[in-house]
Amino acid sequence: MRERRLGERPLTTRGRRTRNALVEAAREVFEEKGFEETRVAEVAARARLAHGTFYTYFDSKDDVLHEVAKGLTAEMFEASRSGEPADAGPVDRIRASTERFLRVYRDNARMMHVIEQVSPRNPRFAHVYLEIRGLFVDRIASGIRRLQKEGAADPALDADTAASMLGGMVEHFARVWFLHGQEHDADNALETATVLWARGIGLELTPADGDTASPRTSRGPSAAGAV
Amino acid sequence: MRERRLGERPLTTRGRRTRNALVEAAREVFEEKGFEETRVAEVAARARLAHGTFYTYFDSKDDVLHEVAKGLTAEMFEASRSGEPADAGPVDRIRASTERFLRVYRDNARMMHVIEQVSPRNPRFAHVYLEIRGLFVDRIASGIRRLQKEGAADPALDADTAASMLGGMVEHFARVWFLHGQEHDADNALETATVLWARGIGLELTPADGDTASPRTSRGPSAAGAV
Amino acid sequence: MRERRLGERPLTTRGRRTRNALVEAAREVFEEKGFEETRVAEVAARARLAHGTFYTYFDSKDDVLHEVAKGLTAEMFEASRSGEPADAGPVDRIRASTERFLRVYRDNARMMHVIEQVSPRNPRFAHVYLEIRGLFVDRIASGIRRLQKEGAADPALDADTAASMLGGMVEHFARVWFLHGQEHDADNALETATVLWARGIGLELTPADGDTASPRTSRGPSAAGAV
Amino acid sequence: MRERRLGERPLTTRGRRTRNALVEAAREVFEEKGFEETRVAEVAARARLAHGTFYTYFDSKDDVLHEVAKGLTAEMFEASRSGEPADAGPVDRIRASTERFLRVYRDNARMMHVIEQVSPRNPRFAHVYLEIRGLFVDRIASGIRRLQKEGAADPALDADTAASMLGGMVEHFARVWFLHGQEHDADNALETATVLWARGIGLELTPADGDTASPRTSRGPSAAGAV
DNA sequence: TATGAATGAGTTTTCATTCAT
DNA sequence: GATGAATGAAAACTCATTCAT
Repeated sequence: MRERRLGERPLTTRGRRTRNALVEAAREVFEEKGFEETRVAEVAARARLAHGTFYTYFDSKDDVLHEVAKGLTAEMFEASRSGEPADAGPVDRIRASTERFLRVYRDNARMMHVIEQVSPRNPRFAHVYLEIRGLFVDRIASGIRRLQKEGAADPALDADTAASMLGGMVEHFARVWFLHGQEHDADNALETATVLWARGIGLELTPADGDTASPRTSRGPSAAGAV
Repeated sequence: MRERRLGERPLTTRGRRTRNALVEAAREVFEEKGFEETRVAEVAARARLAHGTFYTYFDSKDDVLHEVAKGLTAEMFEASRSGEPADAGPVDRIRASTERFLRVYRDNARMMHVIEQVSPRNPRFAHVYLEIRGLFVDRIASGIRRLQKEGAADPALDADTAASMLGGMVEHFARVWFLHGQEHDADNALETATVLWARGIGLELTPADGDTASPRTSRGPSAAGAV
Repeated sequence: MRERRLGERPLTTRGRRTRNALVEAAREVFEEKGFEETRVAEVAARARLAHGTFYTYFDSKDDVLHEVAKGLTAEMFEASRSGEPADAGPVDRIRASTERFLRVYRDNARMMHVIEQVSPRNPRFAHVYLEIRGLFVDRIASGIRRLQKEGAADPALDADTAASMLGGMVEHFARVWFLHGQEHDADNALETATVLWARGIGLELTPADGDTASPRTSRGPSAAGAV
Repeated sequence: MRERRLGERPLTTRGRRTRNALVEAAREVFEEKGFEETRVAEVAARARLAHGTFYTYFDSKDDVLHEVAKGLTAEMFEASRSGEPADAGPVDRIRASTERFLRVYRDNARMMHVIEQVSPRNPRFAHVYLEIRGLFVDRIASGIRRLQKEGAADPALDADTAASMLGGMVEHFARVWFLHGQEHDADNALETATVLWARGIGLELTPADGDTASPRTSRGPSAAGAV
C-alpha cells in the first residue's frame, strides 16, 4: 500500500483547520454542482488552497464525499433525536416531528441528493443514505408501536412498513418541494401531512387537531422559511 | 447551416431499426450504469454498431437520453391511464391503482432515477420528471375530489397537497424498495399503503377492507414479482 | 488501383449535369468556408444530392477542389487574354488592364485565397496559384519589353522582376481590399496604381494621364462595384 | 466559476519556462504544417511535454496561436521602427527600408501566412494581419508625405493609397519569393523594387541610384540569404 | 505541510470515405 | 447513377491524481 495520507489522527491545529476548510468547500461545491460535476480544483480554490493540497488530506474525491457524508449523518442524527414535547398529544407530536424533519431536510436536501446520486456506483454511500433514512423511520416505527400499545393506533398495522411509508411520504414531499422546486405552502403542507399521518395510523382526530387543515393556496417557495 | 442529424422524420426502414436499437441499448446501459457512467461507445457496441454510428442519429448522450425519456413518459402515461374497475369500492380502487403503480415503477425505477440524477443539471429533464409525477398525482387529486363530493372523503383536505403526499408516499416507498434494494413483502406493502391512504383521506374502512392488512414478515425483494 | 470513379469521360447528360452541380456547389462552399471547413456533406446538400453521390464523381475533397481550380484557371486565363484597345497610349493600356484585373480578382479573390491556403500542403495547388499568377505577370513583362523596345520604358529595368512586382502590387492591393475588407475608393485606387506603375517603368506622364490621380477620400467598399 | 488556465501573470520560473517552450514549439509546428494541420499533441511532444500539459497553459490551439501572433507582432513592430540612415538620400532610404523589410519578412513569412490562413475564420487574427501590415504601410505613407512636403515627390499622389500599394508590392513579391518558392536574385529584386518605388512616387533618379539596377539572372532562393 | 506544475488515461465528437441496396 | 446508412480513424480537451520542490 501507498503511504497513508495525512488527514487521519495526528493533525496540527493548522492541519485541522485546513482540512475543515476543504470539507466545507467540498460540501458547498457538491451542493451546487453535484458529485460528478464537482472539480477537485474548485474545491481547493474555494478553500483558498492550492490544488495539490487537497491530496494532502484526502485520497480522492470519493474520500471527501465520505467525509462530508459523515457530517451529514451526524447532523441528521442530531435532528432525529432532538426532543419533542413530552407532554403533548400524539397529533401534536406528529406535527412537531414533521415540522422538524422538513426543516432539516430543507437544509440538507441537496446533499442528500448527492449521496443518492452516487449510491448506485458506491455501496458505501448507498449505505449512508439508508442509514440516515433509518434514523427517522425507526423513530417513527417506535412511535407507532407505542401508540399501538396505548390503544391509540390501529394494532393491525405493520409498524415498520407504515413507518417507512409515512416517513417516505414526508421525505418525498420535501424532495419535490426543496429539490425540484415545486411550490408549496408551508403551513398547508404541515397540516396535510399531519392529518394524513395521524388518521392513517388510526388516531382519532379531535376538532382541535384538524381545524388548521383547511385548504390554503400556495404561497410559493419563499414560504419555505416558515418551516 | 449544419445538416440536422438523422433521427428526425424521414428514415428508411433500416435507419429506423438502427435508431431503435440505439435507443434500446442506451436505456439498458443507462439503467445499469447511470447517465454519467454511461459511455457512448458502450451504447453503440451494445447495439452492435460502430462508435460513429451513434452520432448519425443523435447529437450527444443528452440527446438519446431525451429520446429514452420520451419513451418512458409514454409508458408512464399509458400506465397512469390504464383502467380501473368502475364498479369497485373506493378502497379497492385505491388498492388497485397502487398495485398498478408499484408494478410500473418496478420496471421503470432505474430509468426514473437516471432522469432525476440529470435533472439538476438539465431543466429539460427536471421537467420530464415533474411531468411524469404529475400524471399520477393529478389523477389521485381527481379521485380525492370525487370522493369529497360524494361525501366519502374529508372535505377539509387540500386535495392537491394530499395527492402529492400520497402519491409521493407510494413512489418513495417504491424507490427504497426497488432502487435501494430494501426488502419488502409485496402484499404487506400493498395493504399498508392502501390502509394509510384510505384512512388518511378520511374514508371509513369496513372490516373487509382491512382484514388483509395484518402484519406479515418480509418475504424479500423476490416478492417484488408479486406486485 | 481501385475502380475508377465516374466523372472522367463518358457521362450521360444527366451525369454531366449532376457533376456540374457538385462543382458549383463546391466552389460556393469553398468560398464561404475555406477548404478545411468545407464539409463534403454540405457540398452534396447544396447540390441537392445525397451525401454519397459526391463520391460517384469525385475521389476526394481534394479532387473537387482540383476541378474548381481548373475552372478558375480557365476564367483567369480568359481574363488575362481579354483584349485591350490597340490604339490607346501606354498609360491608358496600363489603366485598362489594371481595371480589368481588379474586376476579375474581385470576383475570384476568395477562391484564389482557398488555393493559396491549400498550397503548402499540396504542390498540385501551389502550382495552380503560380500558374494563374504567371498568366498576368508574363503579359505584363511582355508589355514592358515592348515599351522598352519602343524606347518608352527604362531599358535598364529587368522586365520579369518588374512585372512580378507591379503585378504583385495590384494583386496584393486587391487582396487587402477584397479579402481583408479594407476600404478603398475604386477610382483613386485605379489612378494611383496606374501612375505608380507607369512612372515606375519610366514612362513620361503627360498632364492628361495624371489629372485624375488627385487624392480622393474613400467611398467605402460599396465602391468596389465601380471597378 | 472555472479557474482561469495558467499562462496569465503569476507563474513560477519553471512555469514560465514551460510556457515559453510551448509557444516556441507551437510556432515551429505552425510554420511547418500550417494551423489546421498542426496537432496539439505534436506541439507538446516537441516541447518534450505531456499532451495534457499544453492545456495547463492554453485553452486551445487558437489560444497559442494568439500568443505566437503577439510575438510576431512585437518582432515586426521592432523591425518597422528600426533606424535608417538619417543622412542618406531618399532613394537610399527606400532601398535600406526595403532591404530591411525583405529580411524580416523572409524570417516571418510562414508565420504571416498562417495568420492569413486563419484570418477569415477568426477576426481576431484578421486584425493581427492588418495591424502588422499597417505598421509598415503607415511608415511608408509618412515618408511619402515628407517627400511631398520637401517637393521631392509628386504632390498629387494619395500618400495612403500609394503606401498601401508600394508596401503591398514588396510584401507580395516577398510572399512569392519566400513562401511560394519562386526563385529571385536578391540584389536584382532590391534594385528593381527601389527604382519602381522611387520613380513611382515621382523622385528624380540620379545615375548613381540606378546603376545597380541592371538586369541580372536569378541566383535562386539560396540567394535569400543575401537579403 | 503547502504549492503548483506535470501527467496521461479516458471520452466525446467529427467527418471523409465506403458500401449495400 | 443515386441513395443514405455505416464505418472508424483521428483530434481536442478534461481532470483526477502524482510529484518535485
